[in-house]
Amino acid sequence: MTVTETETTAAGTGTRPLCAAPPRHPRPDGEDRYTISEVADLTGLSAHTLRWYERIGLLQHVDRSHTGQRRFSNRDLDWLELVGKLRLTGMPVADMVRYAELVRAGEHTYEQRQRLLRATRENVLSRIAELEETVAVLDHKIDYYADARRASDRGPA
Amino acid sequence: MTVTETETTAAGTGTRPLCAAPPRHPRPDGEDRYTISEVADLTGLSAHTLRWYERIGLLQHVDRSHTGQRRFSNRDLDWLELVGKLRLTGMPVADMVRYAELVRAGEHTYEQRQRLLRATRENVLSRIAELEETVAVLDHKIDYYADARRASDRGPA
DNA sequence: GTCTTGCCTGGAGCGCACTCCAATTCCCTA
DNA sequence: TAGGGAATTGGAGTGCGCTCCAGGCAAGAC
Repeated sequence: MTVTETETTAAGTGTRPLCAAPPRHPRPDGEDRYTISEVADLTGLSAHTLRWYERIGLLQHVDRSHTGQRRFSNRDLDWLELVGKLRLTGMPVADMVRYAELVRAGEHTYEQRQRLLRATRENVLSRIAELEETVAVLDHKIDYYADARRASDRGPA
Repeated sequence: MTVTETETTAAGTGTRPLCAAPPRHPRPDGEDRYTISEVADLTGLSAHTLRWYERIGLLQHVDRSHTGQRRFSNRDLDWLELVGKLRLTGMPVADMVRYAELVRAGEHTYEQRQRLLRATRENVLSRIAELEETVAVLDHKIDYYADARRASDRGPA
């Protein structure tokens, strides 16, 4: 299901000069100062949630304009993308905050970060396994209903 | 962690005569009157949660002893197993209640039930796809940290 | 008999992840 | 320079899925 992905990202998402990788971000580095509502649109998170993320430390202190309004960077966008992925693994926000703290703490936390990611990876794999089991159960039931309906279409015995 | 699962369920979870499928339930039909705490142990749900499930209609009215205590049946156990599976797909309890209502409503809801299950199946598949994407991202990061650590083990350039 | 254990009920409380509010300030366009 | 939409803040509120509590009944062990 994720099979087509590499191709899709590599090729033809639109009309773009050959060999130019699609830009990772809507604006190039150096001009990357997004308002909160832009980021809300880009990430699907609400502005409220973005502020809240910053308050709880899930988002590094976001840069501000001279009047105090948030200006998000491409790095913030990358981070939010990762957060988004982790979020849909069901990782609690508190754990993500812990990871964010490690990132902020500097390079000497590489080992801890790696361990955390490895553990998460294992969790995700077992969730996938559970979900696959669930699909099997669903298929089983769907088939059951299909049979039952076929039988009753021909009229009860 | 759950990696060995398929094998484990297929073979040798214990010492059982060849060719005898492991019993689907701890007690044979006809003797299936489990107390709430037995069911709690079997399902991993708390007694509170079981009572709550019944109250909100996620569990059909459970049979009672002459003194009013709940006595769960093998069917209840089966249903709870399905509920458990659906729960870890992230399906909201309210949706499961709706399905339960269809089941209670009788055979003429087969089609609706099937539709509901099919929709759920699709959801689960896309969740699996998302999780696989996430694993890819995690792998990517884990590799990154591995490289970085190897580099710094040899001392910074 | 009384003690302990397990179960019953309705209703309150909790933790998580947002989500919204009110009052105020800022930015942009005309 | 006026007006309207977008941003700021701290703090309160919401919805979900439990989770716990108080007060009480029933049955087996001593």
